[in-house]
Amino acid sequence: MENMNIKKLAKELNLSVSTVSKALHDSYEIKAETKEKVLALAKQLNYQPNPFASSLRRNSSKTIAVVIPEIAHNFFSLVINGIESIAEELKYHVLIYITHEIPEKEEQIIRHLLNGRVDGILISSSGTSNNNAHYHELVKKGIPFVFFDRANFDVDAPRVTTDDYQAGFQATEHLIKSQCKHFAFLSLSSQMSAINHRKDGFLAALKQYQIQPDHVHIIEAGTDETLSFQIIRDSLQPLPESMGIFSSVEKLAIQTYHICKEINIRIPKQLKIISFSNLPTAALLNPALSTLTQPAFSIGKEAALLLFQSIKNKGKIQPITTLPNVVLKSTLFIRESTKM
Amino acid sequence: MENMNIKKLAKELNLSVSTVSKALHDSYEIKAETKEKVLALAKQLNYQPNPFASSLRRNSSKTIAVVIPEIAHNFFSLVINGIESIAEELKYHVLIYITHEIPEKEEQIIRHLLNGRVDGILISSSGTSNNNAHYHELVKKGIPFVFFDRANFDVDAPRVTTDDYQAGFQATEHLIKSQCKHFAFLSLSSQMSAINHRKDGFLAALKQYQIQPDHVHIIEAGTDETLSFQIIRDSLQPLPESMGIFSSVEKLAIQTYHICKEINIRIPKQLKIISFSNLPTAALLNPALSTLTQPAFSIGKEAALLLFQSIKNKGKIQPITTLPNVVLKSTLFIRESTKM
DNA sequence: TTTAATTACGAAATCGTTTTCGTACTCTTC
DNA sequence: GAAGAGTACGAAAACGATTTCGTAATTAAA
Repeated sequence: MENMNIKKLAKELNLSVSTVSKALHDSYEIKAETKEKVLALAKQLNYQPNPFASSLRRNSSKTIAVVIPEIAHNFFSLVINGIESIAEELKYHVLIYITHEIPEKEEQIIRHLLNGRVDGILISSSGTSNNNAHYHELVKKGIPFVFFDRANFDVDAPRVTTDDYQAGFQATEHLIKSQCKHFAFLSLSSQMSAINHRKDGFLAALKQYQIQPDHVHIIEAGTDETLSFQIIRDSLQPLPESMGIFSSVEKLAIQTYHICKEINIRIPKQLKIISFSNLPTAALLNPALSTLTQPAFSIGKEAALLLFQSIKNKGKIQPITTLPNVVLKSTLFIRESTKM
Repeated sequence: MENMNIKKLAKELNLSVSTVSKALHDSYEIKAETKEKVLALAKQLNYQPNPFASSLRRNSSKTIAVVIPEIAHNFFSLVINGIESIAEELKYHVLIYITHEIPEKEEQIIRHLLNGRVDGILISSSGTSNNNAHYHELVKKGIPFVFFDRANFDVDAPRVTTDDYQAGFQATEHLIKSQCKHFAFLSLSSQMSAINHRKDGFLAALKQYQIQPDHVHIIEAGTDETLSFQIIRDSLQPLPESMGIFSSVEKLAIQTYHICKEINIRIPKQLKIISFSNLPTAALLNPALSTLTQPAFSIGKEAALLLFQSIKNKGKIQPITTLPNVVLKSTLFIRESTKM
């Protein structure tokens, strides 16, 4: 009696396999009395349907994939929490794939997922704008997917993002009003949609307040830890007067803190800094870090909801409607790191 | 030509399905020339085997599950990184399940996984010691699993843990030598193995240094955020003289920081604190937090290695050997929060 | 030359479900 | 009481791969 299956159940009940299967699925064809018997024995013998047989036959896996650049990052783990909250409710399973910010890795993962292992995919892109063939393959195969935070805007897929432009503008305006004279934008890469929108907001604010162009710096630090450390440090030596830094991601702000500690730059006296961040310790840092905080949990939740909606609608005629494009708001927390 | 499958491939090649399958698996039965032809067409037509058919037939899923109490936690996300590094290499897929520290949730997840969806499970237990029937079901079903960090010591399964007792002793000794007079241990729950080992080390150090029992406090804060906040705050009012806190987990230390800020307790003057933590910002906090840092990535890696080993050995006669029980070392970082 | 072994492939069973057809049987209805 | 509708079930065909077993054709050994 090693493994229960529907055949053994049927034999035990003196019923056919098909009747048992229908009973387990509460089919109208089966009378209540029989259903009860089947359910009872199934529970007693601890029968659980083989998921692969089921997936094979029904051509659906009850599984989604989450493809993210990294996981040891407050933002992404909070997003996963949001995704999980929905998936758990709908009894879906969640596969995690990490690209480590390598576009080729992402492409490889996505291409693998074309085999039908998952019913849908949630993606925060690590890809560059000139590489989106794999997304189009997903479209061609009819596998639903939703972008979150880092979207590829050349691909027709639902998106859940934040008001990056406005937030970038707001953060920069705050730096300007805090009497900064020089301004730097810390970027991971010039290829990522969300980060570029933040940069656009940054530049727009500086333009509106007529900041001299030679007081504006764009620092592209990249995704390599040690390299970005050097790049940031070099760009802070010598330190421009009244420097205001807007960091597009938490990691670079933390690095900046470490660097300032190392080379004795005083925050906020010599350098003010504000960063996109979901750090639970932002208020406890020395000095407390001003942040733009994204509603990470909600992003995950909304993205998952969109995905499941599009999984459900699969096969049906798609009404020619505008693509879902949810934009959530980030919150500005002003703390000591940008104090005058 | 919507979906490629092995049957269409075979027809295209004028070969039988079995020959194609064997060719794709590089069987010795098939001659090199045929293999090349098959591989070439498979690549050209972008053939990918259906994972469910394959899993069903071979009774193996190339998938593992990771069951953790929470994910928005530096320790666990780093562990996942370690797990992923191995899984990726072995081309395994990783399912994530979050228990939210609810033992019943964990039990439900584990029982579900009895259906064969995964080849093995990595567990950081949220369970209480009196509830391990579901682990025994895994054993009975022959599904390999490995505990990491939070193990259940009543169950015969490989474990990857850290030297919690020694680290607890060391941290407490450090507090003692920093002239603390009162000592408190911040615990999540008295039911978790790793945390209890830390407590044992704490108590042993205090005993060895002959600290009066009424200067020793055990604060069980629980897993509920707002509740634990209150419990900690209440236990700090009034504040015992020269208080030294050893926090068993990062989250409670952060809460303590917030509380101290709120009710104006000065760290390290009035209260010293050291915590188990993988916070990347520990050194940047105000004041910098002394930590015991677990090798989280390595824990994930080692646990995954043990799991894959035990998946590979499945079916073979288990040599009656001692159960794998890897114990890794935590590192003590002394920072300002415990300064004299 | 006969026998045995080897090579290279194909037919068909199998994994455990789900689902499509049938089909006995009972119950209405006129 | 004959026709039609409804009820409750079973046989068998999928789903797409893997694997066992069988067998022609070739090669090697005796």
